[in-house]
Amino acid sequence: MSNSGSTEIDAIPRPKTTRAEGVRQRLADEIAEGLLAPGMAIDETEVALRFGVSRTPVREAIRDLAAMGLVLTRPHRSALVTRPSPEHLRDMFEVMAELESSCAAHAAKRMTPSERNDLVSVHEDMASIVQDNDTQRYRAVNEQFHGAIYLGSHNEYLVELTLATRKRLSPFRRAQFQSTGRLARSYAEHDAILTAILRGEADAAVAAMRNHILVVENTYDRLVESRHDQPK
Amino acid sequence: MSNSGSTEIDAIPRPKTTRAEGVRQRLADEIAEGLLAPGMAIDETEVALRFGVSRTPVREAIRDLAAMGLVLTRPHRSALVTRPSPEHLRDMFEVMAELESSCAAHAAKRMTPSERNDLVSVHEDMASIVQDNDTQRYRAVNEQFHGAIYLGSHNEYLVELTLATRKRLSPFRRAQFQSTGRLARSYAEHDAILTAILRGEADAAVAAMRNHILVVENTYDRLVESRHDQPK
DNA sequence: GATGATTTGTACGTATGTATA
DNA sequence: ATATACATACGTACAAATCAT
Repeated sequence: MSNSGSTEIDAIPRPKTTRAEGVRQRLADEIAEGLLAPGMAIDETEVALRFGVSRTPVREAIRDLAAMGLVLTRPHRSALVTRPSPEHLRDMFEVMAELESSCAAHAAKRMTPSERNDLVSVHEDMASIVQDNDTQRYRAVNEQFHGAIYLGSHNEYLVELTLATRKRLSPFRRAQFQSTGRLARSYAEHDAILTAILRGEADAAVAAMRNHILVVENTYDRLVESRHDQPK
Repeated sequence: MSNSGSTEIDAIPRPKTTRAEGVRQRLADEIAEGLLAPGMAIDETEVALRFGVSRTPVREAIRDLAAMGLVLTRPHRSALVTRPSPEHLRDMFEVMAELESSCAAHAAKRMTPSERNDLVSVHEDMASIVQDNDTQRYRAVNEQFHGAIYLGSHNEYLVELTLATRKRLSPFRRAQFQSTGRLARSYAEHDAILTAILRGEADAAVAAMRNHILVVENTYDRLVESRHDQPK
């Protein structure tokens, strides 16, 4: 417990003390939910008026978002919501697959019995949700399932990178469960991951997770292709 | 025709350096070089005076550093140069090994002939530097060697994460080449990595790179232990 | 291509919260 | 415990750069 007050374990809600933090949260949400779509310019003054604060906290929030990769800033130009090229998006999914696989591998070796039980519970909860075809709830519990595996890796920094990448990809995974039958298949893939982790088989966990993530990418690709991309 | 007046070929559009950016660079350097040591508080006013700017760009720079993980900020408290716990440092090295290994694996499969030649050149340059035992130059060319492998992965996002992690660890790798004979051993390890990449053997490249990075961590550990850590 | 309008970048003053006597 | 000192958070004014006409 020698926590000499340096590295924090707070990936969990903080008291929204400062305005800049509040603005950052709201803007991040708007980006993740697609309200602020990729390519859009963010006007500092407009946001400041909209949120009832001055430009100062808005500027600080935008700077944070830029560091997270959610927006792109260039000197004296408005920040733009990041719109990765198809190649960059492919790169990000490739890395996401490796990060999540790494989490799964470590989890297979390091998860405590209690953590394993929790993971099983979450997975079992998903069964009925799949039956009901409740996309909303599935999305939420899916986050829990993956999050439990992240934590099971027992590597804080790996969790940090994985969550950051997940957030950055969120605008491009939003539609993933729209595909018919995707819920059931996702659940089956989770089952394979869970089994490998419970057996402590790191290699199998890696293979199952990699497959799971890359399927998500393919699902996204198909959705995008069917959309007749809007011009830049 | 009219190429904006300049006869120069526009290599890289030099981003007009804003003050906040300049301050960020300087502070990041001071942290990487240990001038601002882990645990130290950063006083906005002091930095502003020292760099001859107002507090505004300093605040923005500090916020960037916080997002990079180089400093820790809490509302209404001074930013502190990050001092990771030993566990967190271990986590970061573990992830660093995986990121660099991943770069090496992809590089083994994807590097172009020209990129392979460049990597060989860099490696050959290092030979004489090892002979001279020139730690300073070795450090610089070592960066080039690793950087060439990052780029060889042909995955921009992976490069981004790897560089970010490298920067974050830099305060804790500064002393790595102080250990006697470390240069020669580092060079030998590079040789194993290079051979694997040139042969296109991804698995061997992973193994060689992982070993190389974890050796760096161990070297650091020994140095720290021998230092009778100074109090907080 | 020049000029005015708009938006970002910086300085500085004040408010607010934290630490300390 | 209250008050005081001090550093950060925020708002506002102005300068500088970009863009639009």
